[in-house]
Amino acid sequence: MPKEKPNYFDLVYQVVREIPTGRATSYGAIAHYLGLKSGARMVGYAMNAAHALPDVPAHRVVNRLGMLTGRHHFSTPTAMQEALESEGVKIENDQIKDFDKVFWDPETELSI
DNA sequence: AGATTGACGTCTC
DNA sequence: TGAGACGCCAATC
Repeated sequence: MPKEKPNYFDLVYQVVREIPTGRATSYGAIAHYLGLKSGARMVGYAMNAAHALPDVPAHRVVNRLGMLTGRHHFSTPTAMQEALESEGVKIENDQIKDFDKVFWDPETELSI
């Protein structure tokens, strides 16, 4: 096997996998948790690959506004919303309602 | 090897 | 107040 290199994708997967049911986080929060700060785009990009993994609930990851920007990447445009609502998260206008309540900050919950 | 893109975020006009 | 542009970092073509 080649050398172990920092797979940022895997780092994102681990954080997303720790998101409890009925909760959601933002790309920027994960990026900041990984130390990428402004690398929120990279987190979203990682989610694209995470979409192929069963243990990575990408539907629990939204932008800072709580908007389901990546719903179009799912099997169906409503799959993301359906999944979140199924977990008790209210969605309004493609945006998470009470996002501040369901917001899950890895830096706080995981207590660095 | 270089250029472009990307499920974002923040600043500026 | 709203809209637009720029910046970040890595992966992909």
